[in-house]
Amino acid sequence: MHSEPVASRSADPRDPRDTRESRNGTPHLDAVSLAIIEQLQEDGRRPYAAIGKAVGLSEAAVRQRVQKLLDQGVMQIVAVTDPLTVGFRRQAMVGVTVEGDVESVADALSAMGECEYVVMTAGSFDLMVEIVCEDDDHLLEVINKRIRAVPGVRSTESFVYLKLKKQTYMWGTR
Amino acid sequence: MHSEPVASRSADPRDPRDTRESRNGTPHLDAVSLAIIEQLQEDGRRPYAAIGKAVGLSEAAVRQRVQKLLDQGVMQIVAVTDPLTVGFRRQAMVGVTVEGDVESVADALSAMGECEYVVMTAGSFDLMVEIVCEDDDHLLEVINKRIRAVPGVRSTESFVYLKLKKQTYMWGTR
DNA sequence: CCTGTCGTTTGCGGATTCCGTAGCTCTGCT
DNA sequence: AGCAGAGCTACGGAATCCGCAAACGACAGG
Repeated sequence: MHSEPVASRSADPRDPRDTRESRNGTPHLDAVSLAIIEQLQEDGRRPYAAIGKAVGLSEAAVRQRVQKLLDQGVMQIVAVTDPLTVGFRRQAMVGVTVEGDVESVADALSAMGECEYVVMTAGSFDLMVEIVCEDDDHLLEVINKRIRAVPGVRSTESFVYLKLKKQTYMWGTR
Repeated sequence: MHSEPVASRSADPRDPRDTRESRNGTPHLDAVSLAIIEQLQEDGRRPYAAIGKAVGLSEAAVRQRVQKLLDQGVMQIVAVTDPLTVGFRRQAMVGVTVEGDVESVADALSAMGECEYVVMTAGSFDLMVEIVCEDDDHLLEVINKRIRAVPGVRSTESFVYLKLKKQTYMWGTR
């Protein structure tokens, strides 16, 4: 029987007719996959069988879909922590204005471990960057020495975190 | 053959028996729990036995510590998604200036489902809020109708997301 | 020095879950 | 029709999860 090494599920950037993809290349999600994601947003370790019972699918089908969602990068199952309890006492959001190529600056900032979150924006800042540091000295060094040293960075404005009020991961759950 | 005395208790960088809690009430984490968290940040579904082998603990001990970390709220194991692929096409960071009590405004914003992230800051904004919406109309409604309607909100400035460059959850991993 | 307590770890056995595979259905294409 | 690919179900063996009893170390008091 057709014993070609099909290299099956790993490299599958765009399946031929996997429904329509939106034109930026993001795969389309049906209602069942969305329901699976919701289950895993409540508990990332929930057994496949329990998920299957909740969404009306067999255990193996859930397992295949979850694996595919992970491979495609649609979701990831991870532990998230409160930075304070893990020893990072200083956080800040930094708005950056850029002269020249914004994306290359964004790449440079993304390469820094302290930059937890990097996004290109429209408005009076070209980039917004979230910084997670151990203490004030660390924060000062990152902002004044490292970020401002990146070629193309024209100016920065910092917003030091005083209190984190809300932080959720429930995108599909509304 | 179990001949991997990896990280036994001899190499403790700090005081070994720290059951004390730091003054703000957050439980203190020793090196082993931190290592467990790192394992689960790489893969939230990694088996307890594999984690135990990596951190030098038995499967049951890892299971117990993970359960305790979850119960204490130090970490949670969840699926995180790319909002774009889940149908939320417009995101923005909104800086808010407040007159009067900042915290009550923060509470009001936190109650909105579209506000994914709310933090009190020092700087030219009193609050930074991340908004996740389905489309432009939705975003407009949230910012102009709902946020600005909150008593105490003096002004807002919006930074619409153009491209998300980096988003990690690797706080313990540095 | 001895003893009891408390928190943590270990070592098991049984129930549950994970994982690969084979067979089936449905759809799209030639 | 015939073929090929994707997705689902069923099922069995291996691995994992889970609860529990026992062991260990640190510590306070007698």
